Amino acid sequence: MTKSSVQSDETAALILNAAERLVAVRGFNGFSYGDAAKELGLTRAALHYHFANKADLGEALITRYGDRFADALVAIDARESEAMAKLEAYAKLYLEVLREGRMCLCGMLAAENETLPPSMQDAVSRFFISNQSWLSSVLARGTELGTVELRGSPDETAWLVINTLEGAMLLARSLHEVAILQSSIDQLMAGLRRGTRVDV
Amino acid sequence: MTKSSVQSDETAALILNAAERLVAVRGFNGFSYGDAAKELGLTRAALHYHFANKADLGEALITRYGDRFADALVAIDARESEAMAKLEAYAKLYLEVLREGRMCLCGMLAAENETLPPSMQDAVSRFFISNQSWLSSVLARGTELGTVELRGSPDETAWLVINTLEGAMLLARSLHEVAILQSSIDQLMAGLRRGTRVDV
DNA sequence: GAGGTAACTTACTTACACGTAAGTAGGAAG
DNA sequence: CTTCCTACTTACGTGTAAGTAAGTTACCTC
Repeated sequence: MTKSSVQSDETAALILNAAERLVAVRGFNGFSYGDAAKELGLTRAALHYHFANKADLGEALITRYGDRFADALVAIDARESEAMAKLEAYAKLYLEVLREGRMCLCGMLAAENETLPPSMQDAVSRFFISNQSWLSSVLARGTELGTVELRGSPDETAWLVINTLEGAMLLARSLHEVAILQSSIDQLMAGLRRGTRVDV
Repeated sequence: MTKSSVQSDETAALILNAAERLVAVRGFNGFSYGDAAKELGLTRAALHYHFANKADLGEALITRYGDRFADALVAIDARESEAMAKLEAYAKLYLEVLREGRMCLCGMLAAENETLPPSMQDAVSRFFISNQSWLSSVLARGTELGTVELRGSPDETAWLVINTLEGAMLLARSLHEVAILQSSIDQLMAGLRRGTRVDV
């Protein structure tokens, strides 16, 4: 149980790696067990051994992705104390994913939402709500401290941030222009940073 | 040739209607000739008669969608003279699509970009570039006339507008919250409207 | 009324893709 | 030494999707 379960976890992790990349690039409906198996030099049946069906695999994918994202947010909180620095770091996560030629896994799944098994739909929702919640806190705190200036509530602005980043990623990727994301980040940040504007 | 070609065009239009809705809701990879045929009470072969293959159908879909969008922009130009009014009207187009439970056809296709036939990828690119070009003109003109105030160039801001609307649509749809799009539109417009802020 | 053509249907092929059942190698455990 | 478990593979079964070929019907034209 000790060593073999480690091996199992390792293979499972390799499967998740391949599947995550494939789904982020081609979408959940545009990827198959066969694609991932081929990449790993395994059979489709081996994938079914680790993830009984596509819905299970999809759920595991979102869970792991969400956990990694949550870890990244914790790391940002530990590293940066100022709200705008946190937001910049948050935006940088998106830039890094785009530079790998990928879409945000959950952004991709959001597009395919209607065709996903309910368990995956729920997991995608949870991912976005968790991100929005973190952003909202950062924005509220930044407002209190006067480094951030909002046009709506922290909740609404948090959604605006996610929407802008996801949309910019979507367009930047399909037009092969990383600058489309970069420039939207710059404008978004300029719109939030206190001192770059004064409300009348 | 006269009547029969009209009938043909009518059936072709019905096919495009059904396919457009299906693709906007389920994605290009999540829809099939069978789905559309079933809805229309036809056979799959009948669809192949009008659109030889899926790539042809997809291209026709984007072309018609792009033409309709272009017409809407012309109508906006005819109806509204002020830049902010044009932008509000532009945003309203997105709201209307979302209220039908659909994603923007090209936003959906942008997500699936990597799996699309090249002819469709090109058509999607053209759609966005055409939109961006119109927005950029509106923003430039609004800036000249002083009703709009930008944080970047008209070109960059035009991309920001599209990115925000597409992303907000994506998230609003997957979370079943139209307010997510509405609130992002409000904040986006407030950020562009002169008089709601003064740059320092 | 004969022939042609537009707009289909029927019936088929080919190709995947999901999922499963059954078997097997190799190591751990008693 | 044998028994059992993990981590696979091989081999199916079933469903579905794209695409095509050949036939059918109704209308239109000469």
